[in-house]
Amino acid sequence: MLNERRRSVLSALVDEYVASVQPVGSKVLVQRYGLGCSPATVRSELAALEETGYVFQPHVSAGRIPTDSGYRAYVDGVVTPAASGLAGSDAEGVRRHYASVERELGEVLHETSAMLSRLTSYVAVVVAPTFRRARIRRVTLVQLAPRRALVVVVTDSGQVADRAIEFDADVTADELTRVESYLSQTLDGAVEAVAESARTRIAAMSGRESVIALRALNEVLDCLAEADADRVMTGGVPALLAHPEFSDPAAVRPLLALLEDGISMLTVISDVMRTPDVEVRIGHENPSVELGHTSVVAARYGNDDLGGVIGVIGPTRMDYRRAVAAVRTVSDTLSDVLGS
Amino acid sequence: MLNERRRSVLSALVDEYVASVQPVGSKVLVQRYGLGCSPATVRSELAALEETGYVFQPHVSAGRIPTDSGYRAYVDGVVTPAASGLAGSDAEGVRRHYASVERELGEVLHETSAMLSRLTSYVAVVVAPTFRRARIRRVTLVQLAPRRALVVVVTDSGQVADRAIEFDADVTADELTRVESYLSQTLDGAVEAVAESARTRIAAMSGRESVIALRALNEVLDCLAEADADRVMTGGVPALLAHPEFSDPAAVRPLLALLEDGISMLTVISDVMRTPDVEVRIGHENPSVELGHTSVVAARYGNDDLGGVIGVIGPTRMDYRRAVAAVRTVSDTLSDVLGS
DNA sequence: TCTGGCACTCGGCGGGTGAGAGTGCCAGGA
DNA sequence: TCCTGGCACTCTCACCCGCCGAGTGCCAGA
Repeated sequence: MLNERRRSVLSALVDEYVASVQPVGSKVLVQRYGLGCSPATVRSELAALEETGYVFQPHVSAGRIPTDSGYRAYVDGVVTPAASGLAGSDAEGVRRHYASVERELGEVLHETSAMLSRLTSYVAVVVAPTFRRARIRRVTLVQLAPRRALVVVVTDSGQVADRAIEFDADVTADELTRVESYLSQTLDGAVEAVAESARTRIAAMSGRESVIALRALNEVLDCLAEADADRVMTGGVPALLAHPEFSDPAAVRPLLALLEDGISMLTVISDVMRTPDVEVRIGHENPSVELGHTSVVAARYGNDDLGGVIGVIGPTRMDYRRAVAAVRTVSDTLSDVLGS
Repeated sequence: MLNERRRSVLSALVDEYVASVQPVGSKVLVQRYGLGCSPATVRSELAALEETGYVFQPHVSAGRIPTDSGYRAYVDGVVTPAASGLAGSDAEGVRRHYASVERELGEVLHETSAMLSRLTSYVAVVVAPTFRRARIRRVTLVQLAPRRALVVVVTDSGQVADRAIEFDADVTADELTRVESYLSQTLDGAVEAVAESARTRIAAMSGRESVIALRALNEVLDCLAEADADRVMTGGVPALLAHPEFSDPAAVRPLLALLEDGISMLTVISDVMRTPDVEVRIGHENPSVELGHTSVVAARYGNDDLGGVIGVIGPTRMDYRRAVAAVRTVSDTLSDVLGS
């Protein structure tokens, strides 16, 4: 389908268009990319690429612009085969940056988002590890009022989730203390497996304290599940606005709305968890219409026990080479940092 | 300085300009605002207002646009004297909304931000209560690795802060447990007062556990102080982009950058804590240049023990009446919710 | 199969023009 | 003394038009 020359014409065209944001003509391709043939020849190749749907002309006397399929062919044919991380100084910068950051999970991820957006000039998205796989290490109940308490859950990965509980009747400090130590002992293990069985066990018991324990346990499970909305953090929106495709506010609004809504963002990006390598989704390949004119480059980080997804979102006219390299380097380095 | 008629001309002009986003001429003012005089008279009033610096003409044959001082006079003379909250249905909506929300602080504040931006179509900013005034209710130490632990602090207002600690040498579970119960008992009280004295007391002690305790205490104080960066949450950026003054990305970028940076945002908005009523800051009245073309309407909520600031940020061409009413109603209602 | 040449097609830009909106000023009237 | 209608003036904006240039497709020849 794509012979050697046609592929290099496409590659050159994408590179040029990404850099210039202008429809690309046959002349500049020959002049700047050493294709070893005349403009007329390139024109016939361009006509063929247009036939295949890889490029299009905004109007008849204009140069060509890559389509989503064109970018796809470019990524599959040019970027992915030469897969690599960031070059020396940038990679070094990433590693040094992590070395200088305090080791609290939330802070590390926040820094990660800032770094990714700085490296790429696109919006960075970081999905914190899900709580589902983590093991509960401690359950704390703190009484705030006669009928109110706060349940705080700490996992072995250092994640913390909390939730307020309202009881139907007053509870005593003693009761809470006993329930707390009971739950802490009982729930020491993987959340999904252990907690569910504990729930049925407690439900079978009777007495005031088992009611409190059941209530607290439900909230624990609930807040672990619902903490998902807060798992997404984004950064670098101002940088994104510098790109000409986002100079029209109408083009940016749906994207910003998506970014503000943690849950939607999560559904959009988190299926990357299933693929092992960096994933590139171009324009309409994205599941949501809001991302129809943007590309997402994402990868998972960490391991099965403690891992999430990082990625960048930018215009389809994206520097895929750099974006892929940055996401790969950052996710690898982050995995190392978390693993130790 | 401002006689009756001149004031009502200014008021009408601001109202009209806010609605139409067009320079306002003498004719429409007379036609739509029942000023009871002819356009020629209004023109002389407008000339006087221009003399005083309350309005200006973008060019000689155009209508007038309010200046920052003009908005200031409008707010002081028209909005503030008739101070009131939102009208019936909106106010009812706010109250009902809070009634249906789970009572965890973070969630309540998040909802507050969403509601404020929905009510006003401007960006909402919510500053969570500072930890400084709250009393520590519980300190938890969870061991994550031989030399690593997580310290979790819960205050009586239901706020939770956490921080990872790295020790110089391995610590045992027993040591951590003893330090934990020691700290929990010692630190039961107001943070600033008690914790500082505890620090000197512990520093004077000797032995392994006092070293651990001192380390943990330092982290507790530190993370209570540093949690400030996470105290700011924003919402409604997409809505803001709908306003014509933000159709130019260059105008939005600095604002978005400010919003992304929690600390800067905090310094910009948190001095509202000192004023009891709704505060309006118009254009250049704002301390930061990024907000030079925007207005901030903010108020504190809660009480001395548990309170913060909420506000909206929009163009100086703002519906001040509605913004002030919305901020007032929401902060009052939020105060009620938190007080109970 | 590639290349140079040629006619053709549009989009964008600069300049000119006319309509419209709004003003300031002035003289006359309550 | 203050208000009003009338009038001449100014300036922007939207529109139109024509030119320039970039880039194409096609074709004949190497």
